[in-house]
Amino acid sequence: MIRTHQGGTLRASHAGQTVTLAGWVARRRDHGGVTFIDLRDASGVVQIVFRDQEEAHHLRNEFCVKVTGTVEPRPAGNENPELPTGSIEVIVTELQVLSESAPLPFPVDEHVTVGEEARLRHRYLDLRRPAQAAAMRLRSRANAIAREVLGARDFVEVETPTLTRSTPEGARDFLVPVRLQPGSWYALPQSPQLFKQLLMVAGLERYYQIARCYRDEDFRADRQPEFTQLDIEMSFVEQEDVIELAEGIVRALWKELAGHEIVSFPRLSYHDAMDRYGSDKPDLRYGVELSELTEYFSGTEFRVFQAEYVGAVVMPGGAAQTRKELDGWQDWAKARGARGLAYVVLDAESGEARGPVAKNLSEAHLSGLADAVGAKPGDAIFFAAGPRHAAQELLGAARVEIARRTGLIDESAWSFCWIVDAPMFEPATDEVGRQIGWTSLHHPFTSPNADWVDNFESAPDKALAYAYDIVCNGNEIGGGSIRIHRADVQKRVFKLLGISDEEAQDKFGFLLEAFQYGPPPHGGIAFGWDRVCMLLSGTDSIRDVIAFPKSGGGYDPLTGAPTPITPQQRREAGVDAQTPARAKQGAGSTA
RNA sequence: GGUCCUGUGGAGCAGUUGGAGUGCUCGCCGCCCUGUCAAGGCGGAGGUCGCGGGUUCAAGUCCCGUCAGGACCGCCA
Repeated sequence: MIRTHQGGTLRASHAGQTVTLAGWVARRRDHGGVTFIDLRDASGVVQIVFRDQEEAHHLRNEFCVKVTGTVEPRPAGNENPELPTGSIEVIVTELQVLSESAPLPFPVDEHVTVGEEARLRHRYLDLRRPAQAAAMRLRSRANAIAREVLGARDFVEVETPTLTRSTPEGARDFLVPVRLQPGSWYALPQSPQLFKQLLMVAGLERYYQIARCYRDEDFRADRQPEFTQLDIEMSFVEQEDVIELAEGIVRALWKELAGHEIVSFPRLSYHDAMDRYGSDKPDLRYGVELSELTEYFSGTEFRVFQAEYVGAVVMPGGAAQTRKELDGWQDWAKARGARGLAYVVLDAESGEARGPVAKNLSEAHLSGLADAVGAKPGDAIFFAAGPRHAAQELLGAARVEIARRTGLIDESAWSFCWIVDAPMFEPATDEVGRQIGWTSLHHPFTSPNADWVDNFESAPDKALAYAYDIVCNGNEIGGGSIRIHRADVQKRVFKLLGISDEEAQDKFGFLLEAFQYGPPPHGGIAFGWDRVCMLLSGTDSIRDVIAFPKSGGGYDPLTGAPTPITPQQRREAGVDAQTPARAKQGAGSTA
């Protein structure tokens, strides 16, 4: 080792020792005759002191240096209680510049805000900043905690292929050309879903993997084209067993990394969550629940409210908004594809209902409205009417926006819940919104629950699944299901989904074939690991917990990827080869 | 695919009604400075106002197009 200590670990107890440190110049305070340098290494920062040493004047920020000196208590009155090392300093006797730094593209400084593009372009400098480095370290500990919990329960960590066959999930695949078979392509896995089920058939019984997944979809703040799941699958279990395990992992993570003991994981059915919060991932840190008014407004003359569903959400104090602010909500709703957001404000003094919608409603409907939705004078009431699901989603989005605008969110709070009893299917619609069939809400291997396993065809819109999502502060952090292990049930599900035998064989014949050989009942869960780490680290973006994230459009500002390929690469990869007439089927089955 | 926002020295920003590349904080370079800790003082360098076109006597500013980044909708089981 070229150093004897890590600078950030030095304390008063080291006083008198001669130490050799190595690190980076974080900041310099040059007083002429005496120069202070904050020396940063992975352990933190320590002040080193030069006295009448010419070479100190040539040091610049982010030079990499090695120093030898004596640890001394700081002169009385000069301690810095802000720093763990603030009671001591190192008086330098020997300096070696290990490498110099060019002028920096941005300040490597906790206090400076830097644009994300510049940070990602020079991510290696960004990661020198303690807060960014801390996020990397936290993620590493989260991985370790997950492995510890799962290892203690006899789970087997298995790596599954990343060069594989296009899988039946909903997203677009990333494709990889195959030089040895021109015209044939691998797909990168959207998740290890099928492999982990095969591992259950294989009798491993308990599998997990911190798995990279790839989906070629458009970006969002919390989406990357490659992301990580903590992927888990178990045999001979029921929904309760998976939930119990998942809670154990989440409890351990939040206890050790957030210092938070989770009291309980309340459960909401999917339909309750939609009815009360207008979301399948409700943020329970605040109330502001939805009210259903379909019955209440039955018989109304107001055409807009003659709908399948009418609901409302209350904005506390919302009556104080200006006309401009209330109009702003219309734009907000239109940006979500709604026609608008009807509202009524209750006069702060009289409680009288006012607003454009009020004059369309009868005296009776107006007078009972406040009680029906739990509003008080001075509040605003927003309405949505139309197809149940869409209207509830709009109100749910309004609920989140209300909480944000009125400061109802306790940023220091943690709220967890399970969303259970998810529907098996949702209507599949064409471009103009006509229903053309059914599609899986989760995926086609999700098992109907005991009530529906024999008759889900009779009411596909009502059938419920053994599917569960875990939600933290309005973020879905994990989801899973009990899988279908009976061939007859699987066949019936495919039939309802309009997936022909031929298509099923073509897409995942290898899984169906495996299921001919005594598959065990099994189920599992996958955590969105980037999101979990984001929440634990208190950052706003999953990019903060990814070492080298991509920016919009899948561009990597650091490497410049993706790049064009040369004509030679193109020829070798076989990108332009004719597609073979028939793709080879896995596992010997034919399409 | 759609809507909106933002592009101004190395970084982060401001820039009024269209009137000189104007300003702020940080960084950078030089000098001064022996107790600072986001040190301080003095001086200095550094600009294709994203790019292209248009309107105008005059464009960072207005208009059109385009590129890049961001947010949201669609999409992502």
